[in-house]
Amino acid sequence: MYGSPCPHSPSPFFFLSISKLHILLHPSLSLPRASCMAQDDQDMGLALGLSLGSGAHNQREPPSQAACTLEPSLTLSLPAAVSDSGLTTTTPPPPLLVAAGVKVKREMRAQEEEYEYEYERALYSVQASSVVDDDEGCNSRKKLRLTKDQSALLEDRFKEHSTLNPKQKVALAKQLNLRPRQVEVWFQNRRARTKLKQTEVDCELLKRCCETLTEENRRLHRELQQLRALSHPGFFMATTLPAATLSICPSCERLAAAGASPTADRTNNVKPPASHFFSPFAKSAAC
DNA sequence: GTGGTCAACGAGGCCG
DNA sequence: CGGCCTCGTTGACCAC
Repeated sequence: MYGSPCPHSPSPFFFLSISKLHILLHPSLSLPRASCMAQDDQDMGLALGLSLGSGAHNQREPPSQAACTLEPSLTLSLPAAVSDSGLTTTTPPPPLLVAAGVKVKREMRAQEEEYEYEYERALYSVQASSVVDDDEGCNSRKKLRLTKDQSALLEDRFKEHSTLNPKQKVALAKQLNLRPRQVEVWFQNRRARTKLKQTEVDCELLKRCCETLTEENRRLHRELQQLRALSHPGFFMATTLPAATLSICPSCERLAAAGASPTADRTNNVKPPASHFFSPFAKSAAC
């Protein structure tokens, strides 16, 4: 399995070792990461912990004291219409309105954009004010490592639903102090990992099935040769013919060579009935 | 230095 | 046509 491409998987990343798969299945096995984030779910504000950094901080290392003490003063208000459960606290539009669905959708999009804007603004203010950053600026792609708590909550939500609607996405992003886009990307990547894992399982199953069938095929061939030897002592032709050219006549249950001349019966000077020469693919119509 | 992991991105397809 | 998805890839980060 690990040395050849799988016939039903075009992915180049298909063949992973079991140990890697284990890590895939159990993200909690990853190294503990320092969490310096505010976890107050009741607070509508966005507390800016280390996880909000652009990647300049290595989150697998303990947070610096300066960064932690900076945190409490950096809060901002989120759109009040967004609750933790993902439901809006504003009065929903009348259901009979034709454009109600569109309106709600646009409101959600607006909330998401507003949240993104506030997030970016807060992030920028942190970077511009006091948090130590490198000289590469904000444009370079930085690697963000989610904290253990963030990953755990995301995993929990993924177990409930592998996809998120916009409300859930915004609410979860707020709860995790992440951008909705980050939550969206995490779910996309998580679905991809799930699919990859399932493909591996399926391929392993097929491999075992193939091995079982191969062994069964060998066993049946041996059994067939033994039966030939018992029922036709001295009849060597049948045992020397390739197995693919042999078939069992469904009516008399005797061996016949598909497409071959009636050599066997000629040895006894008995012309076999025409029905004994049949294709192995048309056994039902043979006799 | 190298390989693995994973957040993030872009392309392209599907759907309401 | 916008939004969301999958797929393939990139790049940062880490362990060895």
